[in-house]
Amino acid sequence: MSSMKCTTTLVSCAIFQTKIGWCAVVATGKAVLRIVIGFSEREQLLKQILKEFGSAIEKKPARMSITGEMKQYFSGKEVFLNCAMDWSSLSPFQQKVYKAAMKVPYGTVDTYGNLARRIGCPKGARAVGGALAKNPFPLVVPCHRIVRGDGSLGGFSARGGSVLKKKLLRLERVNRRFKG
DNA sequence: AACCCGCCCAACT
DNA sequence: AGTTGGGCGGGTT
Repeated sequence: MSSMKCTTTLVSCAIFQTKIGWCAVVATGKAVLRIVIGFSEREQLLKQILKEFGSAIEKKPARMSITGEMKQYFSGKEVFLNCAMDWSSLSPFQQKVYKAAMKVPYGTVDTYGNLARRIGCPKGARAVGGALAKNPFPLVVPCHRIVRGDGSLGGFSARGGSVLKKKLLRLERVNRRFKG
């Protein structure tokens, strides 16, 4: 259990509905702590956030530019999603993986194995998958663009699973069809 | 240190 | 399409 940032820093939360379900951005004044996507029920999303951040959550929603960019993204526009993120609790390996994943362009896919090779860990495909499974910043760190080397889709740990992964790739007009 | 697990992969059957 | 053993990072005893 990693120690969470439960100091007196106020943590705000924006919740909004999209075509792929209820989403949320949790942030301090300085950086985004967590992005949550794909909940069909607002109530469940709230529950999840409360579980992760407890009562540190500020009730009133903050306006954050990333939420606007996400809405653009869901409308089908090709946007490069980026924001200030708090990576302080991430392992060096996770940071390397996420940095590499962010270089995979909109509308394209790459494989876990390639990503592993790119960060100098040629046999670490599975470890890369493990790191992406813990991705606190879905969409901004586009782990949905990473698929398996055998031509199948691969997993997706966010709410909605691989069904959502496929939806996101279709939204980005990735035309490839996946085995499975 | 040892043990498990996972968004994997290549090489099989 | 399904199985197997290897490989790697991380978390848990």
